[in-house]
Amino acid sequence: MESVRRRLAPAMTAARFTRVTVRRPDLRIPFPRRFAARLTGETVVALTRRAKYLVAELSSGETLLMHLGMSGSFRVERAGTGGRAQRAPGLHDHVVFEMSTGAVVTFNDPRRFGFMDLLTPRQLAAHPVLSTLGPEPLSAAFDASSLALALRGKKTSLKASLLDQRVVAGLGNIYVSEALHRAGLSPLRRASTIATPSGKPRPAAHRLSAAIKQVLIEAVERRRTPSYRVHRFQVYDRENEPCRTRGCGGTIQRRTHAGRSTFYCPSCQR
DNA sequence: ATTGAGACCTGTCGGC
DNA sequence: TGCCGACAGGTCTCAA
Repeated sequence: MESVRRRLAPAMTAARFTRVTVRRPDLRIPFPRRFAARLTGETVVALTRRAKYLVAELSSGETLLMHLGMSGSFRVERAGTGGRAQRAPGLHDHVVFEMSTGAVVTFNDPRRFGFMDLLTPRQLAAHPVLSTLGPEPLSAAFDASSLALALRGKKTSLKASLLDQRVVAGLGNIYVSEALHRAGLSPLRRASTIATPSGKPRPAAHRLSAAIKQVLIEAVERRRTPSYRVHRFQVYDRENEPCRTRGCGGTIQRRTHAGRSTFYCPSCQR
């Protein structure tokens, strides 16, 4: 999402919505009343991100909230000039933003797990999801101590806890698998075991918080270069392939856990 | 309160 | 080639 934000920011920041088209209203949650009308004419003061949400602060004081779900994406194009016809909308193009910069931003989402919402300041402050999100993993607020406190007493697995957005915001299935592998921790391990009973961080908490930060920094960095397309993860989608940990020699396993695939090396992740 | 399973929806891929 | 099931990077709800 951070990479998406960086790509959209030049097209949308300080730009006005000159036209907003909702082509398909039934995304995961219904659009709010008069969505297009409320947005049209507004200027984007800032385009930020919180967890996996894209957040556009508007000049009206309202906030445009966007989520890509599993299959959502944005396309940025230049508006047709000199009377050239606008590109025909593609399959699953659900929302089109025409911006005063001449950029046309199109939201495409085959599975329609994504959504957009328009929040008043009051709604934003009381948002049931946003207001309960955990710390941003790359912020100073997230470290071994805060992670240990959050996982103290948790009976569920490390895997499940790290996917819980209230523990740490913005981690998904892939990066949880990758971070646990880097930290040498089993996804099946009880979450509470990285903390002492009083919630102090054990060494595993230090390794895990550091691994999460490293994995995310590298992921965003990789998106800046063309090489990301051929990148192979260390464990994700590598079932039955050799573990890449130096001197490990294990084989990556895949398990389904609460309907989600978990990849890990039983030999170097304990 | 916490936890896990199922649901939401469409596309793709591998096996037959 | 065509059909069918399994699976997909995320939440949300429901029931135990």
